[in-house]
Amino acid sequence: MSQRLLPVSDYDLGATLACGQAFRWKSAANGWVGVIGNRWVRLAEQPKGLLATVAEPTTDWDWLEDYLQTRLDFDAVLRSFPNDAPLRAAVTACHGLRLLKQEPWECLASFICSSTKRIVQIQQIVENLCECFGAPVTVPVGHAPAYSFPSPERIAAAGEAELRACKMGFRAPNLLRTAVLVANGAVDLQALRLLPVEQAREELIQLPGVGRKIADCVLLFAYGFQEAFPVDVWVRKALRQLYFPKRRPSAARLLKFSQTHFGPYAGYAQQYLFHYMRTVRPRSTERSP
DNA sequence: TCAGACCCTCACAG
DNA sequence: ACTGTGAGGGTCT
Repeated sequence: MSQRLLPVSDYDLGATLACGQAFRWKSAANGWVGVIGNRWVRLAEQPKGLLATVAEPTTDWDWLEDYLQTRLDFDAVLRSFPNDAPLRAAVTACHGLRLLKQEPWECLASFICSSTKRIVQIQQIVENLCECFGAPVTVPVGHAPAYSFPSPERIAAAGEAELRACKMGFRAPNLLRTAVLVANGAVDLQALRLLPVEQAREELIQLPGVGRKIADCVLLFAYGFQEAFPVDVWVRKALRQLYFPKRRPSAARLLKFSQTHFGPYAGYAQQYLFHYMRTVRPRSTERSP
């Protein structure tokens, strides 16, 4: 085992790991336990930062600081937000919520499984996938077995029925076909990093089961395109209720607004509005006429 | 723009 | 306890 304190402030670990951007973290007695790549990881909030524990000895922590984005100038993100009442309220209520930087394939595959699913159900599907097709990773003595997220090659080699057995329903053929395209090199997920955001989005939308919303999730949560702004049912509600309470803007109008109003870190703003809507104001989401 | 289909699970009524 | 019902971080036609 190895331990390391990653110095950081204003980092709400629970909100960040459980808000629906990543699906592999579980709350445990002394922190949060998950798998990043092929490493078992436990994270805990401490006064001076995040205490990380990994199963195998290591001196390299760059991969974890990259995943957690602990070196990000968080104040600069908050300062970049437009000074409007809804966003101020969301930031106050969800202070310390952060965005992770995940591995593209895992993020893409997870969000293909996300359509019209609740977060807990997505977590269940991803867990099933990892247990069925992932590789065992080293865990500390006494801990439950853990598995890596399965490679595109491994999923491409599975049958649709095997994937459906992971409870993903009609998403199975989409995940299977996308895994084939990634595994055989028809799509190069690493190369997307180098493209402008619009082109990277076009590439992702070509994949079966990937529309605008899921593409934007991957652009934001995996590739770090901070301007990507996924619009789902929750964010649509937030925008309509908080910014257009007396009008009925079209989807196109909302998309335009989301791209122009929130600035260079629009994706961060999106996550604050999403989390605010789901946690702080759940009752006010009831049937908007 | 606008349905409707698509799998399956869970929360919630009754 | 049971069954019925609706909807869930969408996508595709």
